[in-house]
Amino acid sequence: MPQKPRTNVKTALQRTVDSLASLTISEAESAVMEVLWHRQPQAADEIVAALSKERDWQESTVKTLINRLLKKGAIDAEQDGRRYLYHPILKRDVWLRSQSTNLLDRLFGGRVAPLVAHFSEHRKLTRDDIAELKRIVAKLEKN
Amino acid sequence: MPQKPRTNVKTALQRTVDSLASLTISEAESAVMEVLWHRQPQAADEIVAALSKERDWQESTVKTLINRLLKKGAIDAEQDGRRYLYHPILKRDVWLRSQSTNLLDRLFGGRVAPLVAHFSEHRKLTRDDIAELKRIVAKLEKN
DNA sequence: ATCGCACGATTACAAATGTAATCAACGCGC
DNA sequence: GCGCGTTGATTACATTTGTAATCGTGCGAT
Repeated sequence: MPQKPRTNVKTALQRTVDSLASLTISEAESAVMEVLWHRQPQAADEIVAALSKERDWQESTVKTLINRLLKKGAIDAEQDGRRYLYHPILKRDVWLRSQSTNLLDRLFGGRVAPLVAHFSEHRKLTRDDIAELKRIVAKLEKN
Repeated sequence: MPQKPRTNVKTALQRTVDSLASLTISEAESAVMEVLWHRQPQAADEIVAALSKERDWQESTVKTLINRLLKKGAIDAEQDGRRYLYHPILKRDVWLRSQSTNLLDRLFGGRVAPLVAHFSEHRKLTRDDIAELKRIVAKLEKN
């Protein structure tokens, strides 16, 4: 029995990944994402409450940001009675990577070492940081 | 003989540093800065030429960016006959630090180690990168 | 059945940003 | 001396972002 013809799954997935990777989240929007990454799903008023601790935003400001994120496809909404519960679609991981890769590429030629060197010169690295780095490097060497 | 009364130099310097640190340079503007950081001073047409290799910008676009940087105080201009030669005022170092500190603070709780860990999971670190990191860590430990 | 309120949706608006075209002045070659 | 081209200055305009206010609608209490 011939398999059902199907569009190439890999390609479709890749499209999704690409579109998520290229999703551009503004600074303000990322604050909303962080709240949802921390706990999900959450209703609008919960998000507002969570954000009220760090940002001096009106409720409607947060609503706007939620809507922009919906439009961008970074989050989605599940109906829950009269209201919605919001889930992140964009994964924090993916976003983190794109953000840091972007910075590294633009400022440090894509290499991690120069960034670390930069901080070792300009920013106090604590004893703990150094120990942690040592651990990481040791582990990397083993593989 | 009493010293000439003077305004507090330290404070004035600090003001300057602060203002430079808080200077906000857009992505497009930073491309112009990179050109000037690479070689300085340069005339507008040299900057245009240098940028033509990486960006598909019209001459007037670059001129606009140069003007915005002047207005922001990130660069200055020295007259040279009929034209100007531009110098960076904002130091690459300072900018680099502010950019990377910002990213680290927002995404990794201000710690370098988690960023490195992130890359060690998600991005191939080459043998060389690892060796380099090891060197850096070793040197850090010595102090 | 009605009124108010809780929520999401729509509209608002200034500033920053990306990307240019056009204007104006002035020195150089003819 | 004069027109032209080079170069900086001014103006333009759409989009994104920050930050809200207002609108519309349907559920729940009375």
